[in-house]
This record gives sequence, C-alpha cells and structure tokens, in this order.
Amino acid sequence: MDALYDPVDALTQELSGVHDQEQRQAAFLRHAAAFGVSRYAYLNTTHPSDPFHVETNYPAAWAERYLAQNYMAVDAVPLEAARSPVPFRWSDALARPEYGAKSQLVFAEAAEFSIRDGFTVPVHSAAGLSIISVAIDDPDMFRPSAAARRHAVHLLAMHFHLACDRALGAGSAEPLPRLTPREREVLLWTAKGKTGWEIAQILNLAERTVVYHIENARTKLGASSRAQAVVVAVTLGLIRP
Amino acid sequence: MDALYDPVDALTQELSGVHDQEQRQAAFLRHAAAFGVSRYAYLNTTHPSDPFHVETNYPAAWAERYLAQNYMAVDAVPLEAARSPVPFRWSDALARPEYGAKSQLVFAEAAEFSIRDGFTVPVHSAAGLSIISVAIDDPDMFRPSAAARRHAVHLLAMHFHLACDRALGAGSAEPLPRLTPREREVLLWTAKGKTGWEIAQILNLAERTVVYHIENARTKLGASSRAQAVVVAVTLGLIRP
DNA sequence: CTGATCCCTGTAAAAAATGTCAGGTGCCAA
DNA sequence: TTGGCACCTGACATTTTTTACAGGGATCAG
Repeated sequence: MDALYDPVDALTQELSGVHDQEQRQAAFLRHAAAFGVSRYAYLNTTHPSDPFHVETNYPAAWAERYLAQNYMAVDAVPLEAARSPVPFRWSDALARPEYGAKSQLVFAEAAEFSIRDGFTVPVHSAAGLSIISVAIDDPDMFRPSAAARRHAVHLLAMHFHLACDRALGAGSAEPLPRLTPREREVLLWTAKGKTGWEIAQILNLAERTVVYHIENARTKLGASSRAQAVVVAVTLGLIRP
Repeated sequence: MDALYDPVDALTQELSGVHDQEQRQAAFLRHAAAFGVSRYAYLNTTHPSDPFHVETNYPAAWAERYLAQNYMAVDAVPLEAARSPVPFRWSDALARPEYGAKSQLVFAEAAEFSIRDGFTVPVHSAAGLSIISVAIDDPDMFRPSAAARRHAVHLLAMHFHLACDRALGAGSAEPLPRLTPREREVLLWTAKGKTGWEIAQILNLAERTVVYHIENARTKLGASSRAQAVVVAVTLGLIRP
C-alpha cells in the first residue's frame, strides 16, 4: 500500500523543471500505466497564447473526429468536468439525466475506437478549465476497493497538469505588468463604473491626474480602452472587482 | 477498505439540498471525524455578495487573531493553497523555503491553541479560491499508508465546498442577467478593446446597432460604463475574454 | 548627485461613448 | 393574430475618453 503513491512522488520529481512535451507525456504514461492507463487526453484552456491546448494519444481518427464534430459541446465528460471539480468515472457522468442522448452517441462512437470507460480529473483555476481524461479498461479500477488507486490517478493527473501549465506559461514567459498603487486604485474605480471626473472627486485629485494614471495603466496592460484595461487587470488578478 | 469511502458518499447524499450552514457543518464534521478531524476552517472568496466567507470551529480567540493580524498574507497554508490545486500537509508547505520566517511564527502561535498540523484542500475555480483546512493531530494520518484516508478527506472537503458554494449562491438569489448572443458578442469585442465603430466593421453592422446592443447589455448588467459592463460580464462568467 | 520612478497638474483637439428621439424587420409562442 | 422579443438603423446633442503637447515636486537606490 505504501508503494501506491510512489508513482505520484516519482512523477512530481521527474516533472519539475521539464519543459518538453514528449518527456512529460512519457513520464505521465509510464507512471499511470501502473493503474491500467494507456490512453489519455489533456485539454488546457488557461493560456491566452494557446487557448485550446490539446494533447492526447487517442487514436488520431477519433481525436480528429471529436474535434471536427465539436463533441466538446455535447459530451458528458467535458460538461461534467466544467460543472464540478470532483473527479469522476465517465459512465457515472453519462448516467446523469442532464446530459442528453447525444452524449450516448459520442460514447458509442468512442467504443468503436476501443475507448469504453475512463476517469476524468477536472482542474478549475482562475485562468480557466483544464481536463485530464484517462481511458481505463480494467473494471477493477472502478470498484470501491480501488478508491486509493483512483486517488493516485487523481494526484498524478493534477501534477501532470501543473507541469504542463508551467511549461505553457514558460512559453509565453511574459511577466505580469507591474501597476503602481495609484494605478490599481483608479482602475478599481473604473471597473466600478466611475468616470474620470468622479474618481477625481473620490480621491481628491484633479481629473487630469486620474486620467494620467489610467493612461499609464492602460499602456502597461497593452489595452486600447479603459474597458479592455480593466478586463485585463481583472483576468490577470491585478485588481479584484 | 470498501467502507473507507462510505463517508464521502454519505456526505454527498446528506448535503444535496441542504442550505443550512449549521447542518452542513455538522454533517461534514460527523463524517470527517472518522479521519481524526475535529477542527476545520473554510474560506470561500467566490461570492460577490460575501467575498470573504469564513466559517470555522477553531478556537474563537485564534480565529479572531488570525483575521485581525491578516495572517492570510504570510501564512504558508493559504499561500500554498493559492499556488496549487493539490491538497497538502501543512508542515510540508511550511518546509518550503519560499514561505518566510513569518509563516513559522504563525504556526508557533497556532500551536498555543493546540492546532499543530493538518491538511488543506484548495479548490480553485473561475470565480476565485476556496480553501478547506482541517486540523489533524493523529500523525498516522500522514503516513504513506494512510494515503487513501487522506483522499477520503480530499473528497469530503470538495463535496463540503460544493454544498457551501451552492448555498452561498442560493443565498444571493439574484439570477444571472440573461444576455442575448449579440450582446455577448459585442461585449466580447469591447473587452478586447474594440470601439463601437470597429465592432461594426467586424460584425458588418451599423455602428448604431453595436451601440444599441452594448447599451442593452450595459443596462442588464447594471453598469454605468462599458468598462464596468465588461468587468461584470467577465466576473459573472457571461463572457470569457 | 543623478537617474529612475512615482506622483501631480495644465491646455486643447480629436475620437468615442452616452442619452434621447424615432422608427422598421422577422420570428415564435400565447 | 397579436404581442413580445431579438434584431436592426437613423439623426442629434452631450458627455467622456483618448491623445498630444508640456511641466514641477518627492523619494530612493546606485
């Protein structure tokens, strides 16, 4: 039983500092193999530079068909993943009434590629949603007694995601713009719907000064309007509205 | 071993439809007790109507001191929780060099209230961060062989959070404004920094029409400027920039 | 001390957003 | 078929934002 979590620790170790996709994938699959995993699919929507990052070793024909048909919008797996951060078995999601008959069709098609059931780990974050799905044929993995093994998969998936996320982030490598306190302050009031003149009253400044700070913030954030500036500042976590 | 996950299932069942805080807390503690948990602290920052929702059964003196001193900003536990979605043991986070000496002081103070070590489950979501921390005295819970028990705590915490989140959402009870597809579209372009005229070119409309849709969206969102409108739409998850 | 950074302010013109009037089309459900 | 809704457009006045010019004072690190 102690050995159950060795793969998690090992993967964590291996992935620290790795920025190569092949290497990450190989490490993940090597360690996940202990749990009956051979196929995986990973989706990361958190990076502006690559807003729909997909990597998978599913049969190419299936992966292409899935994307081309936009099954994301009807498949129970991504829908359930978007709904809740709790990992789940595919067939459990499929059994929920809220995911319609189309979902069943997707599953039926997947079965033609020998992908029948699996386990999905959603990772919700401020920047968006990531999904790690692994196909699992061995029905033993879904028995109550295998809960600890599923947890290991859960943690493996999380660490795999963290490594990918780091790598994707390192790719863009753009450091956060550094706003001054005043800039954050005026942006915050702007996000609350105040005009420059109003903010000047609130902060006891000349309207010109408020405009000055908003200008600087807008430039730093690469925005071309106050509206874009506040959105960027919010999504970057520089201000919270 | 099968019985290990009974508390998770039981809690999930019990919490469905429960909107009473006392009841939730009692159910969580009752089931978590099986894992040596008696103290818990829960923070939810995802609800605009209650942006810093804290509930805990920590000693009142400690909870008050923690908040008053703004330990959130230096304590390794919330900092680690904000950094990664992976659950962790407090002392593991404390051992990381990036969390400074102040963190040690917080821990030392906590020990005076008999809170010495524990386990924290971060839940990152689009709306923000939630943290479920449980104090655990029994060192056995941190042995490798107890990994499955920690997983049970992990899932218990997640389901507890989901129930709280539902309840908090139900509390505010304000239904999301319903934007039409066009309204979302023009807001999205506005969030990208486009002017009304530019959006008109992009969507092949009269500028007046774009203004019309933005106007309607702005009103529905209770905003007094485009900047506020896009921020509200983004934080409400109505558009993603 | 010098340069960097932040803070503060002015004038003025061009561009964009907001507010108020008034209308027309098409679709769907009651 | 009627009413509601989403969609679309025009003209006009007013306010706000953006952009450009130009400057002074405070603090702090190298």
